[in-house]
Amino acid sequence: MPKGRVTLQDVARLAGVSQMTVSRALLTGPHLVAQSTRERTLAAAEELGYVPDLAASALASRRSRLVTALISTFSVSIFAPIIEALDQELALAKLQLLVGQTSYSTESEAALVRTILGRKPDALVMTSSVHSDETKDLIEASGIPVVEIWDLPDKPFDSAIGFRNRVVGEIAGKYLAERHYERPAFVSENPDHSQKDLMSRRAASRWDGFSDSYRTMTGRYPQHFKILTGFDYEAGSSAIEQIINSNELCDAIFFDSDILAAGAVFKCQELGLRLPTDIAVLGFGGFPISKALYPVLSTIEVPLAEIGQLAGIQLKQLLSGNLVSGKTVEVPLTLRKGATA
Amino acid sequence: MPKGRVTLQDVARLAGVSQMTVSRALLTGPHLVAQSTRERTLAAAEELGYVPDLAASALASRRSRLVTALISTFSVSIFAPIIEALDQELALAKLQLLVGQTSYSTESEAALVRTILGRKPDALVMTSSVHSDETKDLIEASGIPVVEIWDLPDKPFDSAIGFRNRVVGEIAGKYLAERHYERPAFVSENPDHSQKDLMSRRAASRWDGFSDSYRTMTGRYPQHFKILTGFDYEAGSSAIEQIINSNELCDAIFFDSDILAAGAVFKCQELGLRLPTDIAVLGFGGFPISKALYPVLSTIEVPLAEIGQLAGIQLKQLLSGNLVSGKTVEVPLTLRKGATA
DNA sequence: GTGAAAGCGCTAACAC
DNA sequence: GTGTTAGCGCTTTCAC
Repeated sequence: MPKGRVTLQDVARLAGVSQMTVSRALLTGPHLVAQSTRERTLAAAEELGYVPDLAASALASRRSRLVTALISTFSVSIFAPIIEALDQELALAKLQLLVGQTSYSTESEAALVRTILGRKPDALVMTSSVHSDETKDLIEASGIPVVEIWDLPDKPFDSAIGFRNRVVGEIAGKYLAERHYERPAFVSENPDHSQKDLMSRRAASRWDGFSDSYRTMTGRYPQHFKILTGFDYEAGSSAIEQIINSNELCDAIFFDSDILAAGAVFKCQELGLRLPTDIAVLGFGGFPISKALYPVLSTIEVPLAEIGQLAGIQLKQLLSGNLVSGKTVEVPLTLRKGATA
Repeated sequence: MPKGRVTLQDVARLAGVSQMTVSRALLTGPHLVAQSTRERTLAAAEELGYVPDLAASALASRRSRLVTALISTFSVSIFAPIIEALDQELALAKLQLLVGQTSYSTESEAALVRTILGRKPDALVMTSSVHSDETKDLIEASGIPVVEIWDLPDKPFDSAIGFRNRVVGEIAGKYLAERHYERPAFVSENPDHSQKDLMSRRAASRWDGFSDSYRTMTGRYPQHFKILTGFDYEAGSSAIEQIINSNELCDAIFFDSDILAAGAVFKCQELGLRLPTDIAVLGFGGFPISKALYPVLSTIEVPLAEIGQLAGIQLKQLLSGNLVSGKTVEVPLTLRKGATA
């Protein structure tokens, strides 16, 4: 029995074969080894409790079998279902997902990314809109395949999977026009103070789609355009307060996040406003709360798990060399009518 | 300019020093190198865009600077704030968090854990109640320090940070007794079908605390004890339906998750039940929705971020050898009165 | 304060 | 099918 960690060497000795045979039988290519040898090897590994050292494997093979997802924070509701689906998909190919949180990190984003690139991930998954130039340069220099998820960027690094911000607005504007709301407002989340420009570009695209489609159908412009600084329930509540206090006429609000919309619904209940007659609320995302809420939230549903799964599938193709690069996939958005708009 | 990846070797050549000096200046110990040498080295690294290979570092030093968190799924609301705080704390010590999802994995849990241990993490963070014996053996054999979070296990691997299930129930029972509810019920979440025994042990402890404290104060037993199979809003809603349909008298329900409680509140609104007069609802967790909801949810607040932070701090101590082992920390639970009970 | 040599545990490339 | 050799890019150890 070997002392500290059990290595290939130890297994090889016990099985009476060479290190290389053990490596093949257990790790790189079981089919390259004769049945009987494989069995003996497996038995030896089992007996010793052998756990392969993936760091050594990564170093020797230049393949880490690690895929990194760069997210702003674990607490943003969109990530859980996407990451979950992505991880499941990657697990099928024995790829391990490493999640890196950029926003609330004490290091600068670039430093974090540098650390993460130091693990030599085989690929990167990230959202488009939240990265500094230094970060982008680092990523580009690394040459690692990138898949961007959520809203589709104007110029993707490489592959991208998600929806167009303009379409988000269009669906909302069209729906509110069809339902004959006369003075609809658009209220947008803003998850990141430090990235005002990029966030407002995202919000601007959504607003463009919203106002264009509403105007096309009604001949009139929507009424409001507010950017919030938060993205939690509280921000949605305070939007309702602001709109009520402003005395501006407004009969419907499109929030570009179900969390904001839910906060708004709670505040309406508190104020005794009836939905949708006093005010209508339309959300975005199709998060679990949109279905659970009473009244059920009208929302634009994003296929979250599908985004994660497609990202995983695309990654695997990129890594196996079956796909060269640069594929952009647009997933469908569907309006799901509830009782709030 | 070197061709592919830039290595220590390349930086050393450019700076006119040995590999070893670069390693010290950049990675292991800047203070061991003369000021001027360090500056030259840093400049050379910068110029070449050097990114250290952490896999090689891990192999040579036997320290991966990787901490693995084993969670059941990203979608369980308790994890986001805990993981977020943990990651922040670890980042301070240049430790990278690797999150592994056990539940919905296509591999068996043990296989996943084996893969993860193959990355040779310096430490493990996990919840106590969801692991197979094979998993436990693997972890024990690895000799890696473990910190268990959330509810405190009867016999911890090593360190543990969280609260006692019995206390959860006691606080709830005491509160409902104080508020003079006469027929309180306890409804428990059950996140994991495959672990019925362990989950029911958790639920049983909570129930024991609940019924004991209620009985001590009132001389009567609580009325119901239901285990749900889910842990989402829908499960909370259906609990309300079941209780109403059963025609049993019940004037208050303690749900051991705010998500269940919120689902219950929504269902009450739908049915036109007034809270807390027709029925009172008490939650557990202190999740964001408990504050946002109208009416505001009465709940037992768990210091989530504190758990994550303490776990991080304890890990760092374990890794630096300042702490030998086996410390259990109990965090405070506080009842936060809202308008539902 | 700095460097040379050896090796961490694995795999690529080639032999047989 | 299996074994041999030569590294992967770092850090350890020990010498200077």
